[in-house]
Amino acid sequence: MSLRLFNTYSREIEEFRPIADDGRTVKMYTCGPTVYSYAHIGNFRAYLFEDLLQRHLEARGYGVERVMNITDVDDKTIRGCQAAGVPLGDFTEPFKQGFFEDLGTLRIKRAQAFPEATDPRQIAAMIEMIRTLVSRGLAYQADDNSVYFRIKNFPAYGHLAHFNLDELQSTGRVKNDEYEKESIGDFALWKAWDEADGAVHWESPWGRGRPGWHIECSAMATQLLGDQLDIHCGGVDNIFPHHEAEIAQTEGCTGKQFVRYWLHCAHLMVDGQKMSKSLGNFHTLRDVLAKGYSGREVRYALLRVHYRAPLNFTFEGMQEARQSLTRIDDWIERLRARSADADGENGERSASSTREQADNDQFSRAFDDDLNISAALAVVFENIRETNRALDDGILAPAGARSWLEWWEKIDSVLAVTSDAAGIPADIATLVEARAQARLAKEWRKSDELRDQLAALGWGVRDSKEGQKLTRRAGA
RNA sequence: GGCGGGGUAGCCAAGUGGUAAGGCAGCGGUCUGCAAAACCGCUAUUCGUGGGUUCGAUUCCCGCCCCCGCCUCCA
Repeated sequence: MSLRLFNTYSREIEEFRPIADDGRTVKMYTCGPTVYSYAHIGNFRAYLFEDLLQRHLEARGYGVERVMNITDVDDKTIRGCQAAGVPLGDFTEPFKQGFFEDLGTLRIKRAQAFPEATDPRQIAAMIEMIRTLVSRGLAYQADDNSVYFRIKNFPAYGHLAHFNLDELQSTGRVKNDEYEKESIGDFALWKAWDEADGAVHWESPWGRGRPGWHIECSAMATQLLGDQLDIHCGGVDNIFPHHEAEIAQTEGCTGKQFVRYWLHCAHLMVDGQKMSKSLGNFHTLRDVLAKGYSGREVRYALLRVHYRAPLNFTFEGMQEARQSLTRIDDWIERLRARSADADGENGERSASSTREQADNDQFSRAFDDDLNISAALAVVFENIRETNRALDDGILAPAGARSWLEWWEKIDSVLAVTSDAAGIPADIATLVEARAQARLAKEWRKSDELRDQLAALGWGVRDSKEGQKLTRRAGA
């Protein structure tokens, strides 16, 4: 079965076919962060969705070439650096670092390239594109010296968002004080310098200024991936105007279809509203970590809802994610223990161990269906229950356990949620040893107190025939 | 007003023209010194709402209601 994805452009589920001759290389561009502060987990929901997409494509044998831009110059970064009284680059640097740290925490695969808008080569590429657009009558310099895209000369403008440009209403979100523009819908390609920009400016054929927001993605994408991309992703709020503008700019220059599949993820909500910096209802990843949750728990919590459905963020949801992961952790632990058993190699035969291949297909097929994460997770949990049953019944051979662990490895190459918890800390081990002694002496009261103590420290302990088993219950 | 997304058990959430996956929480049982974990059983005669098509609709069609987003630099 083939991979099918919902294309915003057509508003339909389409079969995915990359443009490359080899049929295996996928060129993917993903809109990255504006580094004027730490990204919030709503931003990361988009990056996690893209990560899931990349990982599934790779699991399906595609080679993904991905680029993610870093917007390090815009109104907000300029305002921020001036408020801080430091050069633009000094202001954005910590947020760039923080962004990469957060990607690591959430186990998001790195793109091949993270081009920055202020990179001189990228600025040069943007200027070159603008020059081409001006020469073709698709852009003009207005009386305010800024250069604007002339949307009336690009009839396809509005097709991605399915907007009829005559019916647009201003929401007042952006000030419409640009009377110099020929048409209200024309957007800036190059913004002429003014005092508010301070030391932030570059030279161009139209005078000093800085690039508009949209042009950076067009320039970077074509510079690094070529004129035509397979996939371009972002949040739904990027559909208009950002991605619409990218199409106009890029196709205005190349004359070729810019992107084959446009994928957009729905918003992360808080209290029934979109999480956003301007509403002040956001959590950064750092905020959530500070409450004791781990990166993989956040990863799971943000992945477990389909990318095109709104996801309401709550700490109850975080708790649910933690519990679900604990179920997976315990299952893996049991499989590892069983796979290491020397006995039972012969004679025992598990029905479930032979279903590995089919189940793997079920999981992948769910993902093929426009990344149906819920159906995929259902496959995981159904298999967990079946394997646990076999373990309880003592009919899962060590070889069967190993084959299930191999199955999980494949699954986890996409989900990336396996615990990487290190060993047991010394202070915990001391308590466990003390409890073992108490239990030998049948001092149940003392044993129970130590169990409570361990629980308070985030370690679940349970007693089995082989002795105490420890599970980290929080974090990790 | 235009264009989209969503409304399925206490919560999260799949799904199909034939009578509702999975997770979390809860209850009962097996196991246990007691627990925990695991397993077994129970927990939506019902899928926002009113019509229509149909032998049969949560699923198809029409109308309506509610929530959320975008409508010119928000992922």
